[in-house]
Amino acid sequence: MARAQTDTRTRLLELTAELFAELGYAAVSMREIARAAALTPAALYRHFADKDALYEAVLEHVYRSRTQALHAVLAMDGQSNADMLRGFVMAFAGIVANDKIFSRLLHRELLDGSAARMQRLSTQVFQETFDSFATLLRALAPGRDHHFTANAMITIILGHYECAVIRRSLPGYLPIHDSPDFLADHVIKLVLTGP
Amino acid sequence: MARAQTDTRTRLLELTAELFAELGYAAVSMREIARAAALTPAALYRHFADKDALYEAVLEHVYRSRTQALHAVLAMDGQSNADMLRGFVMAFAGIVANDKIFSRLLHRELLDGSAARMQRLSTQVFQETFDSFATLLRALAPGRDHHFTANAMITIILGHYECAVIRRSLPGYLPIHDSPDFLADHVIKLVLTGP
DNA sequence: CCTAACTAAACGAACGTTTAGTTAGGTAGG
DNA sequence: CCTACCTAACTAAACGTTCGTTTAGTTAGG
Repeated sequence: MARAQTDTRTRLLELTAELFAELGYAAVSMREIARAAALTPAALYRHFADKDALYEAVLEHVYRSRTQALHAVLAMDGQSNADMLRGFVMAFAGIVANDKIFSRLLHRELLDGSAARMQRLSTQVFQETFDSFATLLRALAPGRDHHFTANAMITIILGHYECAVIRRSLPGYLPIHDSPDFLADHVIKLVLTGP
Repeated sequence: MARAQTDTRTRLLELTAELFAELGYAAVSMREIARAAALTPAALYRHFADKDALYEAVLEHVYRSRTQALHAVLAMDGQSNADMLRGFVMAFAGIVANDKIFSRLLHRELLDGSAARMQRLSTQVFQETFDSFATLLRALAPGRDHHFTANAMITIILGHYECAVIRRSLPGYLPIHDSPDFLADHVIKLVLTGP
């Protein structure tokens, strides 16, 4: 029965991640989570100490599972710096574009995360991404402020999809703008064109 | 006594904006709002039909009051396009950097706003800003996709302060990065350097 | 037969909201 | 000038609901 524990736990984490991402911590009740899992509210407390612990576990689970794709891209060797930058921007854009659970939880944490949770967000999600961008930019755009530029790339990608619903109603919008490929192309063009 | 009504109403709007911006809609109770206003919960219902109407009124109030500074910059004539762009980026960056109530409510709406509220966000907050950027970019950077580039400028500025707490813990950070002047300089440099 | 995983039921607290009554400032009639 | 009254702005108290959580008991696989 030890197997059922981890099964239920993982199932709860994924199912709860969706609820928290969609509605936010305060707007999701333990009863709602239990209903979604076809369980009794009390059963949740077999797997998590309280609502806070459940939320923390959800963040841990989502961060770990979602940044693996990025780390895989990072680990690729034997490419030119330009290719690595492009592959990396596309991977990050793809995750942000397609994984609403990840990106919404991330934006929620940026709004409401405690200092301790921001620290985890920083090290577990952004540290490696940021270092990669900065290192590549040092080689590819030597005249720029790497810290600022790497940040700008990340925030353009995050904001591009955060503001998607508004962007689509502004003049000049084309559906192609939503594609991670288009975004990657233009972000790189923006950052790499010399003075 | 008609005066007391609008006084209390405005006071409630500003005080409640702070609470909603800080904690989010679901995490703020009517009792908490009443306590902050030194009123009874029931008194709130003299001024607003229910919690939703209060939140809507807060958004309306904040959007109207905060975008006036931007519109003033937009109305300035007799400047070069480059000066206008710079003044405009700085004004937007200044608001986003200094007015946490505005920027946090904005990010919350981007996460949780209904279709109707997103429409208001689009027209009341972003439409004019976006048009100005796009128009200026058409003259200053003719080779670019204006829609994408204008959006990129807005999202860099929004994301720069949204991610500030993470940015400060990443290698290469300097306090100067937080200044709207620095941000404006680098955003313009990023966008205006030709191929 | 033990233990892990659950259910049924309930706890007190807090929630949004309503009802009934109170207060205070403006206004009209004498 | 005074008084009687009206209404807007409030308070005190309670409504029923939902919240997070706990307790006690049940079930089923090793």
